[in-house]
Amino acid sequence: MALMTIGKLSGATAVKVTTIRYYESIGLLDEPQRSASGQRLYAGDSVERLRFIRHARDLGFPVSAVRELISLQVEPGRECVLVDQIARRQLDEVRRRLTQLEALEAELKRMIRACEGGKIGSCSVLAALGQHENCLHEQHDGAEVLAGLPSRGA
Amino acid sequence: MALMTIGKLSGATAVKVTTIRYYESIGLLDEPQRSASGQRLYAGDSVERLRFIRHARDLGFPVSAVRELISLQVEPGRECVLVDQIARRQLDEVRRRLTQLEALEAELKRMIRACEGGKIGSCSVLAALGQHENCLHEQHDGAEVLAGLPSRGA
DNA sequence: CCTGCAGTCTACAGTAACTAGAGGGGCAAG
DNA sequence: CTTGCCCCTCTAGTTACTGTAGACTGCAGG
Repeated sequence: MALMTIGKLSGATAVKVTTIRYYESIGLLDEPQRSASGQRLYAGDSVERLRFIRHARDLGFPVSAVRELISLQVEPGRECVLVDQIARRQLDEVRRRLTQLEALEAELKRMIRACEGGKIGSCSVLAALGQHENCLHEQHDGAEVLAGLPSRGA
Repeated sequence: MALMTIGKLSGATAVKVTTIRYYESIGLLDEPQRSASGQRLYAGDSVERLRFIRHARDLGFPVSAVRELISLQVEPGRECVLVDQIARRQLDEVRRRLTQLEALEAELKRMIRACEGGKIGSCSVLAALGQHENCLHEQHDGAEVLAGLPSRGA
């Protein structure tokens, strides 16, 4: 099993075919060989490479960070500290988001507790939404915390 | 202070001018009056309305949900239960994300602990990224959990 | 009255990280 | 040889905005 088509690679890595092509287009994956008819043919190590990318993405590293990590892999001899820094930056982000999500959870719970049947006129969920400038508004930046909620993938 | 320009409204709500226009364009905000020269002029209650939208967004409600909530406000007499449902849906989302973020936090911490100086060759962060199909990959859907990390606003 | 500058207007393009679809060609089995 | 799945490129759509260009308005100082 020397070479595989994009579909096999997709199956082996659980990364969608279109996503693989996308990664290639943005330079995260090298351009593979092509068959005579133009189909992409991947060597076995592409599986590892793609899994690396996918796992880093799953961990929330933005593509730019993944790119950095790849370049660190490619040109070794640099300090592990750089990798560490990227990971720490990511951890900080994750923690920031955790904190905000916890606040949101608390507020949503409070809202729901307050809303126990009854008509809109007295619905405190809507009232709660109207008020509360104090709660999360110092940094009116919280929107992106949850932007993109609708889950699209499988 | 009967009518205010878009800049005043922006100042009063901490929502950017461009975002206000955007909300109008997608129908979240009604079209306001215009001055003779075409500038938007908002009445005082726009402040509350916009704050409502902003706060709902800060709580992570997608725009579609905010739209629902607004329509519930506009045509009262409906059951508070509907509002409650929207809030619960949102709470479920928040909890799902919390769980995933906690897993990510744990893994990042583990990675960083393992990486204590040393050269790339032996850097276990990179190694950790390459392996670990087991950890978060059942649902290869984790990517969006953290998509959009780079904070843009301020 | 003129000048300058901040504020406003529209419209379009760009962002992140993909996903989906159109419209076509390729390849192995029956 | 046809069926059916796989592959190709290219374009456009998604979410919730943000940024830019190029023009106009409104107000204060001199």
